[in-house]
Amino acid sequence: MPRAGLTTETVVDAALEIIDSEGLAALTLAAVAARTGVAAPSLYKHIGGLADLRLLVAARVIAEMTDRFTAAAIGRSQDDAVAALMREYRGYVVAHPARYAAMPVDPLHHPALAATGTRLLNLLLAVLGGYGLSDDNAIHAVRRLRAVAHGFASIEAEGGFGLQIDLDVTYDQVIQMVVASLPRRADSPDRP
Amino acid sequence: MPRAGLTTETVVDAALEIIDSEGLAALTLAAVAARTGVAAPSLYKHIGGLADLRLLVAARVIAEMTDRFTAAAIGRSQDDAVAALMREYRGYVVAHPARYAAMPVDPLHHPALAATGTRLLNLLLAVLGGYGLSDDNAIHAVRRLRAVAHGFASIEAEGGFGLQIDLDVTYDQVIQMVVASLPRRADSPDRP
DNA sequence: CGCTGAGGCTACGAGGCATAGCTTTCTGGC
DNA sequence: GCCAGAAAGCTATGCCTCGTAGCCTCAGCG
Repeated sequence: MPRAGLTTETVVDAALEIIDSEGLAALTLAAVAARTGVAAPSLYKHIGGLADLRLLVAARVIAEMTDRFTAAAIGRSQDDAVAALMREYRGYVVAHPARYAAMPVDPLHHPALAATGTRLLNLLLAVLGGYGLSDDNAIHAVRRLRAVAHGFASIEAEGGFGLQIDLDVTYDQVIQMVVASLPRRADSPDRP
Repeated sequence: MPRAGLTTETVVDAALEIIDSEGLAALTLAAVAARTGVAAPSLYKHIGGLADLRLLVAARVIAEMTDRFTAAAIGRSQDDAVAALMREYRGYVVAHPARYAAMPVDPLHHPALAATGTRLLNLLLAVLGGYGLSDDNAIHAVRRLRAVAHGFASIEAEGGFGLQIDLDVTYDQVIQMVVASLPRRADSPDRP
């Protein structure tokens, strides 16, 4: 029996492939073992179990999202940055709906996800930093943004918007709704 | 062996009790059987299986929400009705977080949920009817409302808002955000 | 008083996670 | 170049889940 040469990383890779192609519910140790060409108990040499694997997957997803959002927001500020971030958020979820479903909504509660979750939170705070909000108001603004983006994206990812009316239009309105809830800066040069 | 006297309704009742007290993941046939004082296979006399039970639970939850929302919105119109509906939405989710999680986001796709799901959709459309929106714009407005209410509520229900800053304040802002995205009526008597 | 069917039951099989303990393979030091 | 030990596989096993098959018993009705 030659070694399969697994690592924790390759196991998580396989898990993501299964999630992408067959959905989150299809993520079982048996499926991962089959895909990696190994017997199921062998996976325990690389992961702590199914619950641990789910956390590892979630961490990857959060990191991936943070990276994409950072790239989208970089070089932009205020409304422009918020809109770009929200579009990228939806873009990720549309591209990888099942991965998004694998991300818990409370990453900061899991020690294994706290670090990467904090990175994402800090990104949101940085994007909203351009509005000069107080600490509390920045938190309220992050919450509004999260609620809207997560709500729309999760409903869309699970096929919850049934009717055949353009979702892009709705999402533009949703972005406008969030932007309008943020303060206008009196001294902003391009907003006379 | 005296009969336990189960019906489909009492089985669903037991399922809801389990969901409320132990969470959605604890809903197993074994748990329902234990609670109803019966062997697990006996449940198949009343339900079609676990998947069927989940649909029955979802139908109950949707109906319950629709009833509560109807009661909250009745006698109100426009911004007042929208705000009341959204508060009641959050109220339900805070009161029964695990039940809310049992509701699929795409009820219209399941034949067993289509009827009751349509009732809920029609309620939302009726509440927004007071704004005189075109058909398409009414759909966009329902989507905005759903995205915001579902997003906030689901994050809150799963403990996703970590920081100890008043959530009521955030939710008031969120309601204002939605209300502001709806058209103002020039002829509205109380909005000079 | 007996028949019938609904509503219970036990027994069992498939598939899931997880642990125990054995065997093989690779690697690093001599 | 070889050997020891750790790392990475394996099989076997146990328990829990859903679901099906087939039997039994009680209740109600003619």
